[in-house]
Parts: sequence; C-alpha cells; structure tokens
Amino acid sequence: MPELPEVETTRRGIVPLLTNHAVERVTVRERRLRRPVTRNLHLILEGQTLRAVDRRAKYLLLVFDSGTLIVHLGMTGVLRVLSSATPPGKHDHVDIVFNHGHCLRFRDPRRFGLVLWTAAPAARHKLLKHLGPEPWDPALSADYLYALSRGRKAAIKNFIMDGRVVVGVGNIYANESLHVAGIHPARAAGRVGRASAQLLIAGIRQVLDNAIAAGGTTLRDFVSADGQPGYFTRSLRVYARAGQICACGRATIRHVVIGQRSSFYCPRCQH
DNA sequence: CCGGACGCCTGTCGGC
DNA sequence: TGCCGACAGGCGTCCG
Repeated sequence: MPELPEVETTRRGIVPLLTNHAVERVTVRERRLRRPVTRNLHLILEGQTLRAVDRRAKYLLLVFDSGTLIVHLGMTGVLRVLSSATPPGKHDHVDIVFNHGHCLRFRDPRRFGLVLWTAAPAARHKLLKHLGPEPWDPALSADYLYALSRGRKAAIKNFIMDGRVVVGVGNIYANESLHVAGIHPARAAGRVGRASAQLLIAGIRQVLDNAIAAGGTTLRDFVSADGQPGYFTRSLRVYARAGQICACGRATIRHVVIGQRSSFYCPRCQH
C-alpha cells in the first residue's frame, strides 16, 4: 500500500498525539509478519517515553530513550492512533497503549510489514544501511542519477523504484513521476540523458510533495493515523487510468506490465 | 554485478 | 450463487 507520502502522512499524524508520552502496555497478537515481531516487546517498551517519530525511506522510526522501534507498513499496513478502548479487529496485530489513553495500533492483513526493535541507531540497522538518498537530498542530483544509470539496461521505472538509487518511490509515484518528466517507463535507464535525469528528479519531488500535501493516495485501504483517506487519488495523472484521455487531450493512457508491476503512460507525452 | 522471476500473505473483484 | 484466477501500494532472495 504505502509509499513515501502515505508513510510521511502517517508520521505527521502520530507526532502531535504521542510524542513525549510514555508506554503503559503493549499487546502483540500476531508475531508472524515479514519477519517476526521482536520478542517480549512489552518488556522493552513499557515505561519508555516516545521521544520522536522519524522516517527513513518507507520506514517509520519510533525513537525511545533506549532504542528505536522500526515499523514498515508493507503493502497493507496501517498505523492508527485510537482510544485504548477501541476493540481490535481481525488483522490488528500490535497495540502500544500510552499512559494518556491513546493506543497506537498496527493493522496489516497481508503481514508484509515489520515491527522490529533495535537498540543501536536505526540508520545502522541491516535493513536501512544500504538505502539510497531521500528524494529531497541534494545528493540526488542529475549528475548522480546520470552516472549511476550508465550502462543499465533495466527500465527506468524499475531503476527509480530501486531503494539503493533513491528511496520512497513505489509503483504509483514512479508512474506519476515519469509522466511529469515525459519519460517512457520502459526506456532503458542507461538511455536517459542528463537533462531528462534532471526533469525526472524534479518530477519525483513535485509528485511526492503534492501527494504529501494531499495526505497521500488511497486506492483501497490507506488511512492516516486519524483514519482519514488520502486525497491525492484524484490528482493521479496516469496510475490506474488506462483507457482514459491523458491531460494533453491527444492520447489514451496505456497499461503495460514492466518488471511484473502495472505501469501506465501516455504514448504522446512520454518517450 | 545485473536483471528478472518468485515468494511471502489476505482480500477483492471480474468472468464464467 | 459459487468457484477460480488474477491482481494489489513492498521488498528480500535466488538463479542464470
């Protein structure tokens, strides 16, 4: 489900409600996620105060005094802040109840998500240490993207979805960014020039900024920490719009499969 | 090193 | 109405 804008929207919803509050109780109903939830999480978290909620790529980092709880939403994960009295549903796997009566609840029907404790700085965790730059990091420059993509035969869409290249760009926003930049998603990464690389970076930033401002995209089940859907869905230019007229008014949006993922583009706008 | 396929899970939807 | 396959926002791993 969630790409960077949905994770960031979730983060922003949690921060004002839970920061500087202490954990009173932790309930883990299902440990079998992509990797097993850290054992005895209640012994680690109970009594600790949440100091900050950070984000790296699509990982949420709940920073406590003695370490960090790393949360990944996978495809269907949702983190919500609810009253601790709200009864749990079928796929509500983890509850973290704070001493002011609020409960941070992790729901994830497909269980591709993660809830992992690390005592060391999260950036050094195995899952995070090889990640590429954030989309707004100045290190993500046209020169960087151009140099990294030379000789690469993979489709540019797959290339920008590779977290070692740049983080946070999933299937929806890869499609959208390529449309903004006028680049065909199946084009070999190595055949994208420097000027197009610059347009692509600008496109990624513009699309992600706008999606965050709209509270993310809701296709099926995304809701933010307060239960609101994202409103970027109506701003999508190509994603899930096969057969519709592109905003250019001169062509119909096409659907193809690239790297086993649904891909959408305008044959008139993207080359 | 690179690229492509696969698997992990459950829910939903469309076609027959 | 029911069944069955395809598909879904991620990503680590395996194989050639």
